[in-house]
Amino acid sequence: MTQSQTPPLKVGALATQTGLSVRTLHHYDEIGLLVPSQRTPAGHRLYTYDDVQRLQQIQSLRATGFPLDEIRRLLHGGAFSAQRVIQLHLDRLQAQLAQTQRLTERLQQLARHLDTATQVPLTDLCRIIEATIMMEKYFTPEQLQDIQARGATMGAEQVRNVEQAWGEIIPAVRAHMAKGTSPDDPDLQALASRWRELVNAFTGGNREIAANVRAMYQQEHAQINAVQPNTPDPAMFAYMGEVFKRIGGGPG
Amino acid sequence: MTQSQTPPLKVGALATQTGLSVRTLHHYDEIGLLVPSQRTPAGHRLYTYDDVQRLQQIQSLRATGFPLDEIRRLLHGGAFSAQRVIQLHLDRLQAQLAQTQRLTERLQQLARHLDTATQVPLTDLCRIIEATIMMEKYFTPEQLQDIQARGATMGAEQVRNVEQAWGEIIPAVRAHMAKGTSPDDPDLQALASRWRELVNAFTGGNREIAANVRAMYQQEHAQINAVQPNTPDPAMFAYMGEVFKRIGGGPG
DNA sequence: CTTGCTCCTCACGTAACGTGAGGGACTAGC
DNA sequence: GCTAGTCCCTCACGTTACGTGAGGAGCAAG
Repeated sequence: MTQSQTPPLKVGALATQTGLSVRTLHHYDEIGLLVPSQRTPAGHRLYTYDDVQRLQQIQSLRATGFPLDEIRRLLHGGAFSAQRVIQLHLDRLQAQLAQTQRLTERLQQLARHLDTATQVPLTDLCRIIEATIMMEKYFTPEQLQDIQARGATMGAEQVRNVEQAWGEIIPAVRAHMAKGTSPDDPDLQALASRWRELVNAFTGGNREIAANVRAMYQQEHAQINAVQPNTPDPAMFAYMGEVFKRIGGGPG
Repeated sequence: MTQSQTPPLKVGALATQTGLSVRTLHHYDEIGLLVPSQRTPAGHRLYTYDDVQRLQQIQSLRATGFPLDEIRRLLHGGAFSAQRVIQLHLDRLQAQLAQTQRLTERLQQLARHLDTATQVPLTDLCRIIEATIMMEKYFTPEQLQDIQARGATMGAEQVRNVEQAWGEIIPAVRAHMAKGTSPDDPDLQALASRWRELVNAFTGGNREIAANVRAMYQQEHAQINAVQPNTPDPAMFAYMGEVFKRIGGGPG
């Protein structure tokens, strides 16, 4: 009776009505998702009213990203435990969402570094990406945003000043280490003060961030040193630790 | 000289070192992304130091989701305009992010409706999905959140009360329409008052939401009526519009 | 010389179709 | 009755980034 009211549709008609492509309907037929219940003697597909209804259900489920074979099982298996299937799919989507967000943040970080520079060689781009990934391992997303915000307010020239200051302090400390200077030495303690100021400029006084920075530099020293030579190594951290004990307040 | 320092690696060694699979390295070779610059007489792949470096760049770019053939072009073409490529990729990622977020929200909406119900037939699930998609067309994400929040605070029984109230009002209005009752009729105006209260319960007094609800019901009446019969049609909206003019304040 | 590990080259499978290739079916106009 | 145009059919390959064997050779140790 339902079928006599609306005559069966051919693929083209159903395609234009639903906005799908003919190929898509063929595909659904091939995989057994929507097999038209009739054919003309010449083999043309005929979709009855029930078929169209089934297709609408398929489109609904597909609109939430369900894979086709899962849709087929859903439509086949009746009303089993939909909750579990939905929860599984939701988990998949959440994972994909997190992944895409990670990629987006990495790429935005990259784009920020490109804003000013005119023509950056590819190797530098890769270094920035590696640095970004390494940071993800040692800082929480909130901490990364925190660091990012401070870097943005500082401006490019101030960043250069900081880098230059490190470029003076590290060799000076290394020289003291080589000489075996005592942690009580005033010159060394003055260097420690400047060190602490620079750390604070980066961490904004956040102790956790400072601790994570130290952890990163100590564990990934080889990696960091490969791209940015003249950085503190674990031995220097230990040495400076003694100096900070003398002047109080810790390294950050 | 670089190659004499570190002897070339075979696939297995490079795979374990980089965490990739042997098959992946084979694949990179097949598509010309990373062709080892040497082979043993027996045909075994030998990756030189330069090859390893290239692979590290590949891994960096892949960590931001670049497709392999784009990476190949990047590594091949030197330092062209990386900005444009990065921007394009960023656009792709943003689009994908938006898509996944849409799907997630649809599915969460679905999951909310399943929390209480024990065993929902599939057709009902599809109806909820279709309703969700229709709502996306008429309300902004903020408005949807607004509506969702009100629905959550109301609770299930209150929702049932509202539905029952509509179930009384609509037929009553329809009866008046059939009789040709004047918009000045007090009974009709009392119905209009209850109508407005129910609308406010849904919209929270938000005029924009109320207007969008009317637009949705008028334009999608056929769809809505197919799943939820006994809903206001455009004629009833016009009729009630006259009544609301008499009592003042509009329908929402 | 065999065992066991690594390496090689095919080559098919994945998800959801797009895009022809080559050939019937059906309608309208001549 | 013939033909042009539009619809339909069935292969069948291409897409992405590999996974997973199948079948066979290289190579060090016992």
